[in-house]
Amino acid sequence: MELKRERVREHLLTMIDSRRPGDAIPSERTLCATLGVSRPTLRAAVDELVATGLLVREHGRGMFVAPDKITQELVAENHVADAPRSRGSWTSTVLDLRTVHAGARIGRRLAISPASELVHVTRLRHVDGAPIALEHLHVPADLVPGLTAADLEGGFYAHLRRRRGIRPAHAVQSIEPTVLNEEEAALLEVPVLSPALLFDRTTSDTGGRPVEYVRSLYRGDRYRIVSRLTLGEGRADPAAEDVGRGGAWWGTVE
Amino acid sequence: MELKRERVREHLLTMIDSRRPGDAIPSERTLCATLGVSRPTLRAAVDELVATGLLVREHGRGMFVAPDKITQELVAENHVADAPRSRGSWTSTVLDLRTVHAGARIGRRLAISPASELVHVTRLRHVDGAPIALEHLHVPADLVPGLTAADLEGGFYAHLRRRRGIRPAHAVQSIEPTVLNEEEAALLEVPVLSPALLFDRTTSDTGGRPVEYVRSLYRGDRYRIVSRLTLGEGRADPAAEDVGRGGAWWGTVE
DNA sequence: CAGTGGTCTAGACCACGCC
DNA sequence: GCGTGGTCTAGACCACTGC
Repeated sequence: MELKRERVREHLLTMIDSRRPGDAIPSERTLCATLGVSRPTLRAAVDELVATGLLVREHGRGMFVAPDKITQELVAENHVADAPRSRGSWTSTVLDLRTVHAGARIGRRLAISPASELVHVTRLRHVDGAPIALEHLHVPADLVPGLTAADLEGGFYAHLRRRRGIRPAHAVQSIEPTVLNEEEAALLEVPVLSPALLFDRTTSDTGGRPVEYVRSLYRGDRYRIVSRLTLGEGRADPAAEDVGRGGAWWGTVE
Repeated sequence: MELKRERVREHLLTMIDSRRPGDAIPSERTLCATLGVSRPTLRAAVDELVATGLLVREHGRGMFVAPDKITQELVAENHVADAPRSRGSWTSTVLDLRTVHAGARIGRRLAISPASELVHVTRLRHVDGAPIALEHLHVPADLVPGLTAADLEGGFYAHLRRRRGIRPAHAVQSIEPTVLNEEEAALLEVPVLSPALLFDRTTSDTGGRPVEYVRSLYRGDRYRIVSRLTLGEGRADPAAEDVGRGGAWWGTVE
């Protein structure tokens, strides 16, 4: 049997999709009547969407589709030196592998037509048997015809180099905090609304052609980024050295 | 008037403090009777503590103090090159500045006695007028006697160098996702349980002496870490180049 | 003033773990 | 069977917004 909260959430999500940021959505009491649920039930569903950043509530005014994020980006300026370390034995399980149409959002990321095909792989990553990350990998279908789950076992980059003659060269990645929805939380075996890190990465090959777009969710209770920073002295702008004001975030590791 | 949920949360927090990880706490119905609240109200308070990772629920068994975190640490191995960039005009407001005893946890971080004094500064940071981060700065009191809010205006590191003859040289920092409690959410002007990034940093001077311990919460809806990675080719272990398995996370920025 | 979200109650039924 | 958490209801009152 399906939970009422889920049904309400789906209804709200399609409602949000069909509107623009800032648009109002019906009042709580109206929605209760429309969907045939009590107010606490409706509010529980709305709570989740508010925490996820899709809806905003304004006391005495109403509920609205959240405005577009205005993000303060903090960029790391440093040279890559080597691969990072992590402990434990990593394994990964392919949950799904299918060819789909790119769509507008992902098409733009990969610089391909929204109508063109791409391979969408859903993977669950484990450390020492415990699920730690849920990964969505998107690759233009013409780059990897006939891709199978087995091809991913030795690492996708290795597969691209050895079997496809594609050399991933650089990537742009963003990291932001988020909370997990019902489905994600279930796969990662944590309670709903648990904190997580969202990694968003687009990788290009030596020719500058985008070869993959990856969205990964890492469990917040099992995952942490640790870095060791070296703070120089003779900077042009001493104020920039105050880490809290945008100082050196990344550095040499132990 | 105080919210019931807050009173319940405080009660639960002291209950958690007085127990050890894994210990059971009374059942929901028992707590309702003890605290004189209805079950949905109690559950709302518990939901918050579960999302924060302090309590775990087990269906049919009961509620327990959460076990200690087992964290998968991912370290960045690279050289610091320069300070990162961020846009907008940053300002900061000192909410509180007081001298307190270090206590066990922070004393250990700063390698000082739990009984010794330290200065605790609470700052709210803004970008273009909007609150974006809540920062708790802890400094051994004997390093900065007579510290005032004005001393922090040009940047704390600059103050240490110019007025105290202390040269911060390196730091160890961790970043993890979390959700904001009622108080933090109010200060940052976002809904409770909103996602945030928790920065935890200990900085030492050229002699290796810890000079500050900082805990900062950054709004997840306004803050994002962006980095550009360069993926080398001739690695010893090709599997390590698969970013998803622990590949190169940090790199040269545009 | 009417309509909105914010909070809270008392009680019901279900699903799961344990004895 | 019994106690646990998981879900849901119907309705109440308060606080805020806007006319």
